Amino acid sequence: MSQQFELNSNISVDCVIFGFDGEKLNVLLIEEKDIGQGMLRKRLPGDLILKNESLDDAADRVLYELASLRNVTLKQFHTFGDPGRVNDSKDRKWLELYRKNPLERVITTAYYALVKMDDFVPNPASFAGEALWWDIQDVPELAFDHNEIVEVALWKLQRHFELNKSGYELLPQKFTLNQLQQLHQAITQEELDKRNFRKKVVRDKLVEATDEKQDNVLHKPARLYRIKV
Amino acid sequence: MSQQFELNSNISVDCVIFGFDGEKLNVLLIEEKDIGQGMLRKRLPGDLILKNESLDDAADRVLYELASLRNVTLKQFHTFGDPGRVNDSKDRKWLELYRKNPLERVITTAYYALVKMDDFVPNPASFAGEALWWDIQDVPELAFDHNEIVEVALWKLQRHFELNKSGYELLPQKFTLNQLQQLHQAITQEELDKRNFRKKVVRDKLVEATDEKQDNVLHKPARLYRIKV
DNA sequence: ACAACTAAGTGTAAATGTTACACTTAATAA
DNA sequence: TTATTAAGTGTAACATTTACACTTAGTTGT
Repeated sequence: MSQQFELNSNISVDCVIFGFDGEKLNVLLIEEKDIGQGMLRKRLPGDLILKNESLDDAADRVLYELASLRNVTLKQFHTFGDPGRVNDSKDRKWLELYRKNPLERVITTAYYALVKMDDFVPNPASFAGEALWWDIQDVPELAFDHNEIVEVALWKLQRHFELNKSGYELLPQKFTLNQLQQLHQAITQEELDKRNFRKKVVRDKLVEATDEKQDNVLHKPARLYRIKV
Repeated sequence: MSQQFELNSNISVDCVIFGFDGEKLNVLLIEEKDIGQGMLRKRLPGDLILKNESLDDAADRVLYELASLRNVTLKQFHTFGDPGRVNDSKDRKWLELYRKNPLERVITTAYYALVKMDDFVPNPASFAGEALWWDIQDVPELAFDHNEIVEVALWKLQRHFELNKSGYELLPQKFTLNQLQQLHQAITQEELDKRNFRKKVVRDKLVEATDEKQDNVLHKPARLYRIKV
């Protein structure tokens, strides 16, 4: 292995990818193939960085390698570095299989991103098992300290979320005002009044109406809107 | 050297400590002793972490060792990991003197904190040279990528600053409303109306009046206030 | 065709928060 | 006593936020 592609043995990146299905927030998890010993593990997409790679580049690369996702705007939000973070007994065997120095403390710099679930076709690299969306309210036990990483990511998202920017990354190109409101509520965890919400997005000129409507719904179809540039 | 106190050769922490002098924001810099070759360098307090130490603990330790500051609430805000960040020619000699592997890429997790300048008695550990307050508007060229780190820290401070919490860490125990307003303005970089500002802090019950006043001023003395618990 | 069902869509008034703005007061120094 | 300096104070216009209930446009089943 040339120096250029050598791994840095104690620094990794992990990605928390959020998607919205019209109703609830979801997070992208990797489910590893059974690597023997009954070790079906779920974890965040992430890996060790390369010797000559920046953290940001590593995050982009890893997300592409593990989930075939490209051109996603990743935001670094925290670095997890406790000496015990990869020492749990549940992780020991995996480390022995995949790491040169299974006992070495690894610090990880974590990123999050928002993506339209429509855009993501689960198509994981073969060695990694499957990439899947999970309801954020119902995340199973994950490898290492990945549950904590997801929690912190969600907390940051809630605090930094603003409708007029990031929010649209999570919606399809055309959406109903109700979907937009649901998204807002799924992230901030507050109930909003329908009329007041609509007044606000109109006043702030965040969206514009298209001339299309929903169809195949069993009630009055909602008008579709798009992001206003 | 026992394993416990061994250095981790490629991970460091750096601290950006903000203080307020009643008028302007300042940042704490270490000015190293001349280590030969005319190398008078200014930099942030920071160092490599120990093998068995969390990032948070390392930041606390380093700030105590280099600036004798203890019990400061440090907030992690970003990790800098570009492969080139310690490769500038201005830094090469220093690295050769102090680092086992001067060419190795070091990533650094950066923290910031707000402290009352009153509380800080410059009293640096002898080997490090002097610790000094510098006007944030007038920071000189620093070692490594420390200028960038200061900029990012300031940017984060501006965005996360809220009067009712963090702000008071920067003021003496008793202060005038004008000092409080100046602090707010120094951080956010916006001008505020005196009357509206005072109305707001009273309405929000952020402060309470003491029965003391300024003295030795050549005008009507201002009433002193304290933080309301 | 019409009745039942479902979610879409719409307006107004009260309360609260934000902004802009200028004169009087209490201290010190000469 | 006067000059100088920053402290301290109120009000009206405007913008934003909140609370709240009925009508409309489709689909489904009879």
